[in-house]
Amino acid sequence: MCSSFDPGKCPTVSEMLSRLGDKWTVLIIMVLRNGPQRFSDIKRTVVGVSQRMLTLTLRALERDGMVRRTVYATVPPRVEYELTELGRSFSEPIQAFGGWVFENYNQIHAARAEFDARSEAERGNDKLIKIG
Amino acid sequence: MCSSFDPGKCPTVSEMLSRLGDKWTVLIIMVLRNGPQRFSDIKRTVVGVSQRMLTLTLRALERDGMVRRTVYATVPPRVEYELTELGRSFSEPIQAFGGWVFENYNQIHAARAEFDARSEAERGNDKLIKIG
DNA sequence: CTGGATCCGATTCGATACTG
DNA sequence: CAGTATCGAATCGGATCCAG
Repeated sequence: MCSSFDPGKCPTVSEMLSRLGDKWTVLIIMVLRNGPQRFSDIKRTVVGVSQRMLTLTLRALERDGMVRRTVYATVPPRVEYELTELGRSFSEPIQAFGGWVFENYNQIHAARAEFDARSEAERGNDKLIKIG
Repeated sequence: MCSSFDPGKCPTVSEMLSRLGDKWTVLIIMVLRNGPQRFSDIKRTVVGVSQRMLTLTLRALERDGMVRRTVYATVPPRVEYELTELGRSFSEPIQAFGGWVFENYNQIHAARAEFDARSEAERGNDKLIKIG
């Protein structure tokens, strides 16, 4: 058990944070919010994901209890993935975070533009100094 | 501008998510919540961070408008970092996420234990089948 | 003290080929 | 259809050295 939710004190928190950071986890969770999906459906919906990464990501989510995997003994095989209750709950703070970024989109990009302009200017000054 | 906060439709959202995923950003933000800090203070507090990564992470946060960097023209130089209003606001959904993990810590670890036991059992069965 | 530059090992991930 | 196995390219990050 961890003493607090400080990522520095709770490895699990930082693990889950880096989960969020990988390219596919969040996308897949969002897709699964629409209900159970087959492997190939997810692959089709999450544009650009490779078979390998889809498998690995789903496995990790399954291991953490976020996703339930159901195999139907048909031929060809049919495997369905769906969010567990835990997984659905997990998706809430993620949505909240996405919402925050969306709301503050303009401020972030304004800050970047200003920072980049400033850097550009400094490089320009350096040039002048060196030339002069 | 993005059409929604779906990471698939808004590159900025996925950028910020992968920020969370890197090893240091969240730790540094949490440290800065305690007020302005000097470079070496942060380095001392965030155990294990290299000079390089601290610099890079702070630069990225500064560029996004989360952190303000103030240089005092003393010798030796003194540089202070502090959260901006945007940065402080940014830390809220992060805290919320950390809180969620903390609250659901037990469920996550229970799921992992079960998953690992199951995998272990399957490997065991495979062995028996192969041997038998 | 702050932080830029470089080198290099480790990890990540996509592409490809193969299996039940 | 739903994976597993393997390989190579790219990226990441720590260690080290240097500078204002």
